[in-house]
Amino acid sequence: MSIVIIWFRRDLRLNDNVALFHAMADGREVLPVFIFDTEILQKLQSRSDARVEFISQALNALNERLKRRGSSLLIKHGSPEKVWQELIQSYQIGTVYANHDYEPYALKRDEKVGKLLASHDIPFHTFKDQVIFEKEEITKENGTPYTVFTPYSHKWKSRLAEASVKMLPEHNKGNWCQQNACIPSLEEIGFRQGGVKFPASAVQEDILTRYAEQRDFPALHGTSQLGIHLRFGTISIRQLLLKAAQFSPSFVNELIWRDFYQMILWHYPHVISSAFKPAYDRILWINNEADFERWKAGETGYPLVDAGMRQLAATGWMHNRVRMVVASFLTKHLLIDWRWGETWFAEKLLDFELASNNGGWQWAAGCGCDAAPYFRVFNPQLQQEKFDPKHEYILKWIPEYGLPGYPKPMVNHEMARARAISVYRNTLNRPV
DNA sequence: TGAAATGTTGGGGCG
DNA sequence: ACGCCCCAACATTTC
Repeated sequence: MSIVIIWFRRDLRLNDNVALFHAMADGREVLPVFIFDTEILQKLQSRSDARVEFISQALNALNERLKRRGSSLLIKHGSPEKVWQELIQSYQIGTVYANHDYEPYALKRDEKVGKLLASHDIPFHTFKDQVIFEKEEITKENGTPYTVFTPYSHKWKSRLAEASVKMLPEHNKGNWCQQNACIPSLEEIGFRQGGVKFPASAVQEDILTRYAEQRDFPALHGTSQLGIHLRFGTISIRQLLLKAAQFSPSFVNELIWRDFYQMILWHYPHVISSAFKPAYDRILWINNEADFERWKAGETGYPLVDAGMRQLAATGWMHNRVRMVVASFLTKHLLIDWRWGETWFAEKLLDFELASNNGGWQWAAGCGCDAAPYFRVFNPQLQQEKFDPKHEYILKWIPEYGLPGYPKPMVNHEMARARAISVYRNTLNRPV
């Protein structure tokens, strides 16, 4: 008698999980599998990467719930193709169920695994789960993709009205494989505990209710902090959308941005290594390494920039308003290539999401789709006065703020602004 | 999901 | 009552 496998990847939950729902509906015994992908883990800079720790915790939580059903997660460590070769040898696999994963690496991985499974006549069924609408569901009338957010969001909302998004019920015919597998510790897969505190996965209605008024003030707890849970699927996007639709139209907009950037990355994968607008690849960045180090360390002398960079280093998270300010500062004031900043965020952010991070950086640098115009330069001092007028956020992250030890601004704002505008303008006006 | 420069308007002081 | 200046407040344009 064959079994079916639910392959967990970035959907680490039992509730409202589309692939899992279909696996449970299959009728055969369901074996839950997770693979620690060595091809991804090898590339991580630190052996105490908090994201690996988060996954480890999420797997343990998942396993506790499975134990109550007499089952447990089967966790493998290796390259996915090799692991699947082993699984095919060890089990009589009827079908494999998984949710769509849209990043370029994941697409290649799933293509290879799909071919391997097909060569053993094992169907590989995959489903939409981590977005509300996939790339082909929101297009212009002629079928081409949107590259501007506002019309995209209008179409998205009209589709939503037709679609009636619902959460899936738990499948009561479920038939888990009864087993008691061991979960490897962090150390067993080559990592250490870092002791990071992760935000809760609960959707807080009071946060959503006040989101529009409070979201821009970094001293407040005004944002959801759910990015990491969306990244690893410890919360369902449908569950979050239903709450957002009920309590906060502006938060719904943020979820639309998420689908938008996923769609952009799919249609225009060149954005991973170059500007969405090719002309911006000709900008002659200054790329001063010492300046970059000061930005990373939070020692630019601009308090809001420094507070944000220190918050990122200390917690793996930065308030969204401040992300825009530090990104504008790096690209415009220091004229450092946006990809340097993107890479630093990718290394440090717990909620790092390739599509959103890339989209956000290209937006700030002015080179992306529907980007800020190049002459839109944030004034870090004014941003501070508007969004942290009482220096609450700044003092939290810069204890020496106002004292002699705090550095003077590393560049003069008026000079840097004029310089950025002129470098951009000269680049864009120069014939190719 | 800007900021700065420039333009316009209107009230008040004053001769 | 009137013209003139100043300047804040707001609006528009420009980068």
